[in-house]
Amino acid sequence: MQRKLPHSNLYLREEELRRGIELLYFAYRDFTRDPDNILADSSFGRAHHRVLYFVGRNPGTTVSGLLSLLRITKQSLSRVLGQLVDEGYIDQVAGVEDRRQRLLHLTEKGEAFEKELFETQRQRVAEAYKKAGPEAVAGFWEVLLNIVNEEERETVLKQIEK
Amino acid sequence: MQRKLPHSNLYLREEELRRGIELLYFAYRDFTRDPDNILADSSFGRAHHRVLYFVGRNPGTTVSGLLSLLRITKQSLSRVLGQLVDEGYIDQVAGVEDRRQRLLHLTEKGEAFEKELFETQRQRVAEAYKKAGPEAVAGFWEVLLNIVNEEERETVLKQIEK
DNA sequence: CGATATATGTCAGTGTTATTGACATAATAT
DNA sequence: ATATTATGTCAATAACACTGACATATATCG
Repeated sequence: MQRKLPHSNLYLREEELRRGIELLYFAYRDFTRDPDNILADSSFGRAHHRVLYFVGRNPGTTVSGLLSLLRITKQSLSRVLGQLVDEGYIDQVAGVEDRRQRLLHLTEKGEAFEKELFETQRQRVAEAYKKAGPEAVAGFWEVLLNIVNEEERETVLKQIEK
Repeated sequence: MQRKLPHSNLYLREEELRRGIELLYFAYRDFTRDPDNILADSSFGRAHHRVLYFVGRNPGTTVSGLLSLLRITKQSLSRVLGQLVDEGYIDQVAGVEDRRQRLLHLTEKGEAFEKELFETQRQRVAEAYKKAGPEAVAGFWEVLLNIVNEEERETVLKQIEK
């Protein structure tokens, strides 16, 4: 008597789905560890890193721009951003067209710190890319993008193709 | 006069490294959103989900097994695990060979809840896999595994090949 | 047997990130 | 003039994780 296979599409069996879930957990955990270690010696945390990162990547972005990119609340961002501004890592400039806006830029100090934090992740990701090769990397991007919420996918695409 | 390209390995330029970093952030953010929404109606949070998940995947595991898999402290786990045991989602049985050990298992209630939480992520990941195709999925696994700390890679491999 | 190590549990304090809700101000748009 | 938008701020709360210290039961080693 023949046993039925769990699923015809082998890469869609529960086993393969759990593998993705677990790898995502472990990779993300280790991916954040390096910058977290550096941050531990500062007065900042992971949230500050994210703000530094995305302000660095989107110079001149506004508070609401950050809010919709990061999907956190204004009150959460406010504390973190306020500290970064107070300590001279981020500059706020009133917008020219709309003077209610605060256009955000990294200061030199902010750029230097972002660079230091980025360097640890750059090395880790570059190493992983190198080991896996360009085709694997393309698949990596493809799957990750499809894991992102459909409504967010356009925003994310705009961000990563900058 | 010819301009030198930023890097000969096109997939290793800063742009491509930042793409991976950003996709990892956005994908992880959305990947945790579905279970978080379900958990919001319970007295549990993301940490409880992780414990449910890994106990479900490793029935009979011990407290220290979980600790070294999740890389959190005993005190952190204690609160979360204690609540799950108190509310009847996880059973503890004294080990037969070593009676100091507490072997952990999901109860029926725990299994049902884990299943409900898993289902949301299963759908998201299955959808992403389907859209990207098997080769992309293989690349996705490969890169993620290489992002994991080298010292942890064996533990992770053991886990995902279960 | 006695000393040491291991597995687990617990208490107390702290820090970071995030949330909700309410309210305030300045500038822009209708 | 009024409404909306962009930003800021105050207060309270919750989840998660950490460190350090100490306790108990069991196992193992000499």
